[in-house]
Amino acid sequence: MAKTRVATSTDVARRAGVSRAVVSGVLNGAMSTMRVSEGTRLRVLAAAHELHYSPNPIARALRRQRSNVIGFVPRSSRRTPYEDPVPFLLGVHLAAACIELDYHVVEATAESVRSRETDELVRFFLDRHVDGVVLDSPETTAEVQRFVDRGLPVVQIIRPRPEVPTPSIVVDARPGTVAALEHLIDLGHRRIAFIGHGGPHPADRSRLDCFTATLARHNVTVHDGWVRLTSDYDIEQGRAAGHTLLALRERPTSLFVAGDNLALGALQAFYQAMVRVPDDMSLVSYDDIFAAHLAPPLTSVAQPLAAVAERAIALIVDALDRAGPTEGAAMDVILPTRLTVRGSVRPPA
Amino acid sequence: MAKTRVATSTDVARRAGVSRAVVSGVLNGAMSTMRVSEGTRLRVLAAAHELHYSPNPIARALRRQRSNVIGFVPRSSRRTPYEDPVPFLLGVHLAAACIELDYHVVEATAESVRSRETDELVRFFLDRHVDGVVLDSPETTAEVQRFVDRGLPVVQIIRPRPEVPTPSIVVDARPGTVAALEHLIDLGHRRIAFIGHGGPHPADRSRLDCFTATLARHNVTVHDGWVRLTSDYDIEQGRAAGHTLLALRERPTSLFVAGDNLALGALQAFYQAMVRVPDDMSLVSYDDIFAAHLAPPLTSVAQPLAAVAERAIALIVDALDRAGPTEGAAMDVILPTRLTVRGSVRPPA
DNA sequence: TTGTACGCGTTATCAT
DNA sequence: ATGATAACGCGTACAA
Repeated sequence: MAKTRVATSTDVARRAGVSRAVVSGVLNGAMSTMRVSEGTRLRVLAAAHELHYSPNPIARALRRQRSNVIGFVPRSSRRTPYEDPVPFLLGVHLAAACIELDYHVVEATAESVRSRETDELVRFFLDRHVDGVVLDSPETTAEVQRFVDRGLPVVQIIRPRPEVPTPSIVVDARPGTVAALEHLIDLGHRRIAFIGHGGPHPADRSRLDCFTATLARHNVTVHDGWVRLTSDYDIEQGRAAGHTLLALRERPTSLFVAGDNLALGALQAFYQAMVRVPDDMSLVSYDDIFAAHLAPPLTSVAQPLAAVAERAIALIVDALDRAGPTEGAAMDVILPTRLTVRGSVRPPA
Repeated sequence: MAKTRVATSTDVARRAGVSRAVVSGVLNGAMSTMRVSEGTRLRVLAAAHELHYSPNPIARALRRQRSNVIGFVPRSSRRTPYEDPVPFLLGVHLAAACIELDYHVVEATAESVRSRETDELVRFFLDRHVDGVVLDSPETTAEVQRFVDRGLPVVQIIRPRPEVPTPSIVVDARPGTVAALEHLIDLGHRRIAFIGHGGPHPADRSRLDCFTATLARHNVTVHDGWVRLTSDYDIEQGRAAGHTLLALRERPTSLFVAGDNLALGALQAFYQAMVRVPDDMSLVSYDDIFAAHLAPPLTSVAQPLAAVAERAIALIVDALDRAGPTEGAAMDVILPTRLTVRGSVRPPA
């Protein structure tokens, strides 16, 4: 079967009896400076419609020097939805946000880029002629700077490096976390434990701070050993922390876990120890990515990852359309978390 | 910050003191018919290296009439990794397989394409100038035919329509499923139930057939009501089936569930009913996508989705490189499932 | 409104 | 045997 040729602007021009320039002008409407009479405008539109004409995005990209591709550097290059759900979901939502605007995402994954060294990343994206980049929790300030120096619109998300003035989009853990803890307190819990990341970045730190502050505000004492800090959001450490909590002489009646992965680990520990959720232990997780897809479904604090992705893409596309890079305009967007109540919480026995 | 210009073939040519044509010839090596002396070859290579030159993929795509983009029509357009894990994961693996070959995937999702009507899909991909398409379990023969008629390389995966002669890649449920059932039987189970999709397509049907055949071969009787058929792979129906099984007078001691989603639903039903897995009920799932990420981690039959994706991409890229469409060469690839043993099975009480 | 140059890599043709 | 020249793919933008 011969490859079917699709219509080009030449075809449309011929059919409408005008030049290709007019076709371009008409189809780009207000974007173009070209003035066209109403009559020919309609003829061109009709011809384009009849031929199912759509401008070749590749030719357009070449001419406009705009690939309509946006680069994404996830925080982790492990590409599995279940090991590392947050960066993974961000990638998914970025792709969804892009496609609506006729953009694409190219992601720096372990398979695609040789190493995560800054030089390699910059090269990788430059070679692909990306129009801008989204950096998820960049590891170093230098990395961000290198992209900015290249003149690319850059948006940092989740854990920005504020030293480099780029727009950033972050999540405010507090609203959802406060709601979660007050939910527990309202139901009568006074023995509330915490499992979370012990790192210094505000994105991680604020979950713990919020826990401490909210309990203090309600005069709830946190016993020794009820705060378990991990070095990462992974299942193993969640499981270990869960076992540790069960082994305590003073056992809590409820638990806030600062990540779905950690919560899954804790849940596995409880299951193995025959500690039922919520009968023997109430449990609230943070992320709400797969919290609903566990047995039992977990009450969880949802991060607005889809909104983060949309805003990130919108910022870059705006910068592109204004032809002004994102630097300087260090606009910071802060999006709130929200509590979703499911069946993993009940009053203490 | 001014946008940094990346080197073009003109820059390399100037630096090496040759024409752009030679640059192209040298960099495409064996691909090109051009003969170049060793000396200039090295000069060009050196110049390209010094300038960090990489051919502009957009210009190349325009000239070669190859976008390096492959279209993907997932079986379901619900784009969430936890509601519809199989089509979702296929998309992820396709993207991974593509990026290694410097291809991209564009996926027909609910957000990207107006409707799933065949006309819309074809238009969508034609407008994006895809080089080929991967169809996951196409709904109609006509849909496949339309793509073939357009002269695009087409590969069908998972549930192909054999009426249209395209290469296809399918999964053989049997090896893993037989292993799973014999695993149960070896441990002493004789009361084995089944939850699965009741549809007529071999991909679904074979899981049930394999269940029936394997039990028969081992002289294990299947009681009335122990085979629960659903109309889809979703959590709700899994949960309902789980509850139904528990309500039976003759309760099974073990259960094979033909999809992770269904298994999750069943697990939730068991959890709610205080039926412990594996203590009171052994459970094996099919898919092994998030089976390990449950409490308890489930023994599961893994589908080789990554391999399916790789083969699909490889078939299309091969067809492209040979400039021969995929039609006619109705090669069928069959990839085996494999059992992964975890902690959800134990001998009957 | 139209003609024309341009963006950049590739390839067929031509010159040495 | 080597390498240069020119045309091409397709849409866009500016001068005419």
